[in-house]
Amino acid sequence: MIKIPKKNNKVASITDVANAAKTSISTVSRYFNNPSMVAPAAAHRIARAAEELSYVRNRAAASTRSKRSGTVGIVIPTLESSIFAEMTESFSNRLLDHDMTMLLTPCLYDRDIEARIVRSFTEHRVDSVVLVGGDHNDEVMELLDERQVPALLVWNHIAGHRLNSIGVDNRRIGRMAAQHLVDLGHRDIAIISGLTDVNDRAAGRREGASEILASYGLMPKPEWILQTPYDLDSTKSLVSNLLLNSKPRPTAIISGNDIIATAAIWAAQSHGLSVPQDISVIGIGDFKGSAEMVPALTTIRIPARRIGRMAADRIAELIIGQTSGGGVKVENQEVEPEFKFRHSTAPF
Amino acid sequence: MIKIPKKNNKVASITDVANAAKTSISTVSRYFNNPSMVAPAAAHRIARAAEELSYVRNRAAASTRSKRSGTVGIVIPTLESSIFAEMTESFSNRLLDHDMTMLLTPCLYDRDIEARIVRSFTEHRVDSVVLVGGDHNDEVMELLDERQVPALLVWNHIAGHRLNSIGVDNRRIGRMAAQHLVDLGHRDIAIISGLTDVNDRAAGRREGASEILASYGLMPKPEWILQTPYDLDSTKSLVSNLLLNSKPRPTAIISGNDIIATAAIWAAQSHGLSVPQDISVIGIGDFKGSAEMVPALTTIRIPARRIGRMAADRIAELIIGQTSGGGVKVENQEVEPEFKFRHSTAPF
DNA sequence: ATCAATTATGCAAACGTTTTCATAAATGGT
DNA sequence: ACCATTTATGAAAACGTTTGCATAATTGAT
Repeated sequence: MIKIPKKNNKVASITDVANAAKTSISTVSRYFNNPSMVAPAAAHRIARAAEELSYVRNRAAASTRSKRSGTVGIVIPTLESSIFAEMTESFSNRLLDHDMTMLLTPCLYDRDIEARIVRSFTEHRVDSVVLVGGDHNDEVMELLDERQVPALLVWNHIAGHRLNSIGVDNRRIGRMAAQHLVDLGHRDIAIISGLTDVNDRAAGRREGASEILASYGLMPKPEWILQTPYDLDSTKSLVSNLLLNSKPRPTAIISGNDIIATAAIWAAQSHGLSVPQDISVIGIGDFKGSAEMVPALTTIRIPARRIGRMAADRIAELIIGQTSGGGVKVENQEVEPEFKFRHSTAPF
Repeated sequence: MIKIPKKNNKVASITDVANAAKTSISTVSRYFNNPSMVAPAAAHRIARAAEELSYVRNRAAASTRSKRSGTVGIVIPTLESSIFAEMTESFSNRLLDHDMTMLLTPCLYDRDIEARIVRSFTEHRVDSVVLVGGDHNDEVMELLDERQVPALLVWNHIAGHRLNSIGVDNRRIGRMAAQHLVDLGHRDIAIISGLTDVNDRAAGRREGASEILASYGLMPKPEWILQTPYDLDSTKSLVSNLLLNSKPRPTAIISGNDIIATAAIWAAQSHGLSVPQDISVIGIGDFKGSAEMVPALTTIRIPARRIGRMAADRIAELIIGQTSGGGVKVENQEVEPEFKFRHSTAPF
């Protein structure tokens, strides 16, 4: 029918290509890794042979000798809430430009699962590991350390961490959100954060918000400082309860992220309250849809795509830096959040 | 016998472990891959040595001989719209149970990028490839074929495809959505689908909907059959236009997925229309948040998590089936969509 | 205690690359 | 036409595993 099957239903190896191109495997290897090193004539023969045999190089095998697998492992808390999806996507795209492939696994906000995943990544000899936030199992840190896997922390800016980090200052974001509401004249403000014990971002934001509120003597009573998983479902009912059971209702809510803010708005709406007339809600993140929803969400934008791109570029640096022997210095880069005043907050 | 203490600043290899455990590398290898084959005493020594040297096995190297990398590549259209996030997440989790790792790359609905990614996957010698939908470059198909990579198509059920598929029948879903609106008494119905030329799911759904509408003599005029990327932003303005410029407005909209439906609802709301009093909107997918939004979205649920789990299990089968020589037969599994009647649709 | 069967081990040959080193071929300056 | 470079090539030694095969050690049945 179609093609001449090579030898015995086995796929072509570099040796087959070398033979077909009447050259040595070294040259073929160089052709793929460093084309400029091979003479045009040979290059042409190799290209033809590779095409002919539909040769696909084996990066896994290559990595045994070269120590570079061309893969980067990233573990994120979850894919679901779309929080990290944007970042991950732009990270992956940018990685493609560096000819690397992403191993991605969600850890569901569980540090032990995260550790297991990182271990698995090291078994696959990823060239680098990307983690979200700054809180990780000791095991993870040891592993990365022992094996000298260049690692990068994203999402949080963590001054002074021994690992590179690229991200925002969550306390600062919390302060910005609180300040906005205070400036609008609100005095009865509730804080609904993410789960602060498994999520240092959530913790930072809450602290920042509390700090500002406290400084104005507006610290919410304990019942108004709530935590919830980043989940529309449970947040919506949490906020419903808050709204129903508060004697005087809060006039504003600081939400740990846009998911929580969205759920809060829907909770309010489903009780006949309108936002922002009856209650103001501010989010954090500026996720997909936050600008389009009705009312459009006031929020502090975290430039997720930019973080993703920066991370990919930094990874590339770390990796070449490492192999070229020169230690790459640790850099903690803060990226600027951006305040987006839209329609879910209004003066009290 | 010279004792080689683990060469300096290099990570321990299987040989180091074997030496430390006073046994051979074969036994160490077996200990990790097939523990039952090694005697308790040896196993214990190996465990200790491995621990001592903080040995991490090298799966990349292993794959050169064993032909199994323990990785599965999946390419999805996008991570952003959360459409596939749920599926991917449950897929990844389930894969973990099978001791495999996921290589994930979004292709942004671009078939050429998809092809490039699949090629990269084959270079990394993934054990299997998962693709979304049934429309793919010839190059992709050839590659998978030549290299005999077991592949799986998800999201669509594609009867008679030569590759395994697990998913829903999109025409049927389209029919269900249309039927619902017709049953409610609507006669002026618009269809807003995804981009049918790059997305066979979108095409199938639209066809199904048209089919039903046509059978009732309710085929929308061309201006009411629209396409849009799965994007809140552009969909919202598309629907705004539709709503503003239609002499008599449609009383109902069939949306290609929940993103479009959500955008449609927001568009309506931002023009002071209320859903479902003024206009009914039905979605497809039942994504995160669809049940919580106000009004809760009537939609046809696609069981994404289940598809993800099934896919992972099927992959595991395909892989063991392949190595054990016995060909695994192609199976196309349809998963049942589920109609969710909520509050975004009402009788006309 | 013996032999047969089982179970556990080790040796050495793959696996498909990269890379070091030596050498052959081309180039350039005189 | 010559030597000195530079450039391109090939041989062979890694890389860290798995696995087929042979053998040693243990067990079980007499």
